[in-house]
Amino acid sequence: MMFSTELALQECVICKKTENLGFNYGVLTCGACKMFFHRVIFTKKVESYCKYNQNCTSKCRHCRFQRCIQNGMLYTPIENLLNANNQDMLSALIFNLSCLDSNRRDKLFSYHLIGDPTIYELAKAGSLKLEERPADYRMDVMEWGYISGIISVDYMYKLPFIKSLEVDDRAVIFRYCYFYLSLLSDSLRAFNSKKAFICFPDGTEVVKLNSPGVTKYFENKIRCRLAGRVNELNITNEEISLLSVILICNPALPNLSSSAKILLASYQKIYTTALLQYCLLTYQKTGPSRFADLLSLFQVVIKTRQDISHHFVICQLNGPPACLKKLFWS
Amino acid sequence: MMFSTELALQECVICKKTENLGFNYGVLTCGACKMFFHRVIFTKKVESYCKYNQNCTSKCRHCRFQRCIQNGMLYTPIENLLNANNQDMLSALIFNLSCLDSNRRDKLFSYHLIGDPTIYELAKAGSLKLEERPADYRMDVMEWGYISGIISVDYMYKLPFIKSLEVDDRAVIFRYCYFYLSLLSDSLRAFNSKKAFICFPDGTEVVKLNSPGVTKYFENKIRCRLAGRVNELNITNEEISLLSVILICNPALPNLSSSAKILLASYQKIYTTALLQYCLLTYQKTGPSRFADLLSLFQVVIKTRQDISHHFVICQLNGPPACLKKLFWS
DNA sequence: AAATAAGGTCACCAGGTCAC
DNA sequence: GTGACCTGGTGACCTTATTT
Repeated sequence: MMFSTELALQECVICKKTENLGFNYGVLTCGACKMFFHRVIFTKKVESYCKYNQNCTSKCRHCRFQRCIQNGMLYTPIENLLNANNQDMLSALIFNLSCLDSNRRDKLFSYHLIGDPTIYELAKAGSLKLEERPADYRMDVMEWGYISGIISVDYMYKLPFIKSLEVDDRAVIFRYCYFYLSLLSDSLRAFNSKKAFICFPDGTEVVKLNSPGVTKYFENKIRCRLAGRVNELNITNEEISLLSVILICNPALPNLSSSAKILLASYQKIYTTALLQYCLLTYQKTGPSRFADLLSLFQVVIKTRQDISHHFVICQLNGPPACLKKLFWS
Repeated sequence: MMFSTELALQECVICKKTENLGFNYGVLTCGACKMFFHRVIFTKKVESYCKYNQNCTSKCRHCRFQRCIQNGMLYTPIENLLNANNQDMLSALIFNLSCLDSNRRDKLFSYHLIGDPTIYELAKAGSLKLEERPADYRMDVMEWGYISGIISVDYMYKLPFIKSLEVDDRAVIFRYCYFYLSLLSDSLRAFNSKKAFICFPDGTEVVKLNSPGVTKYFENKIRCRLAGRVNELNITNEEISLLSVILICNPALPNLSSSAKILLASYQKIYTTALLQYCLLTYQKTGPSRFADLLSLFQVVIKTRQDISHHFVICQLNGPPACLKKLFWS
């Protein structure tokens, strides 16, 4: 929009070429990179690693596709996903989302964002410039919480419709979603590593255990409620991917502008339809109930967040005050 | 570019056939010659001389391959050269480049270009029409300098990506590189003939010795600095081949268009990776430092060119004015 | 009507195969 | 060894749908 008059001065964010530009899949790219992205998500033929090993040229398909994901290219199916003919659209969408997730997973291990930004500052920035964590970076509960929150924000920025919102609307969404998204991703990690409780990648607990003033039972509820439910459900990566996007597309959030509400509602429709269709295809007759079970996970996530906040407040009252990043209270 | 619309009217530059044409390895050829070239550079099975001696038929593999090289067919590896599986790509590339070098060596002995073209005219020409030197052709420093410069330009024209550039960009590259390329090739010749100084093939010095106004020490520095370093390093033909191409792929040259910069940067990456991989394979543990040593040769080459220019200016001031070909000042 | 971003088509080139 | 033929990825160019 703001670009359209200056298109000639811009370049493809994937390959830096300046000819044949346009907004394709939400990102300013050349026609060649548009076709490349389309082909990859519809045929899924892309190497899962970089053959070039750090010394990559523009010809490497893996890295070219990583740049597409990193820059937020996202396929949005427009036709009715419930139509059986459109199954390849559904799988293209799911593949695309699962790439976002693996991008997110990679970053959680080794990236961070310097500083202590407020939510509004994050929303105003337009995108995040994450950096690699130094090798000796000391991680604790607070740092893990901060970094997973930041990476959830980075994740939301990968959705073109989030970028197209006004700053105020984006701030509302970020504030509401960052914690839930982190929890969803924590729960998938717990399931994949066959753990009955959620924790950070290095094993750090999500709350400080044995804190004064809280019962063991309460701490265990925080650690296990969500992981237990996810394990019961035998959740898939694809389901968590779709649930994450659906969570973000919540037009019912307070203080959203009416245009944002309309936009989010339309995307919510697309992604809930996609999840339903995924359930119908994967679970056949039990698809509808599966769909309901998955959506009910939101309640568990919300409850877990409440408990973690609660736990933190109790710790603050009973122990030495901790320094809290602005992300958590701005 | 200009060919694509008239492909039907064209012919294979190797064998003159008109069917099954395409731009293969940067040159308009038929499919058969494409396969022939590919086979030769990947298996290196080609006679080093022409069995038919001047009376060659189209069946001679040696002469067919010479036509491929002469017309600028060049293999460009796109996969990862650092991958051990792709070692045959590296050796194909190196073999291809060494053929360019030997083509260049042959021409230096017996070819020339009539006239006194400017750099821009050379860049605009699209290719050079070299001719055999008459048997009684008198060679002196100036003539040798001119001819090696011209042959360096001819060498650059053998690289398809140079041909694909705009005239202005090509002129920038020619102006910057022709002298350095000649010096690199002079230094290899010095090493191969076990000389401690650089000189032209017939023994002519690269600068007029005992010129008034310059010290013996300065003249000796010009003659020996580069040759000395190359002898110290025990340089190989392959290394000079790769260094020559890397020198040409310099996206940092002033006044290049942005598209030329992008193009050159991508080729620079390919060829520096190839050189690094060559060093790692050939020198094992000392490969990385060898790589650094080789790249540092550029500094010696640059210094030598400066000194030669300097020397020439001093001679001009102190002696009778020499007639200078436009190549050197256009 | 004009502009935009989807998707479709097809000629193109690198490389592989195989009968000759 | 040769070259016709095939394959897979590519990108210029075209059509279509939608918005303004």
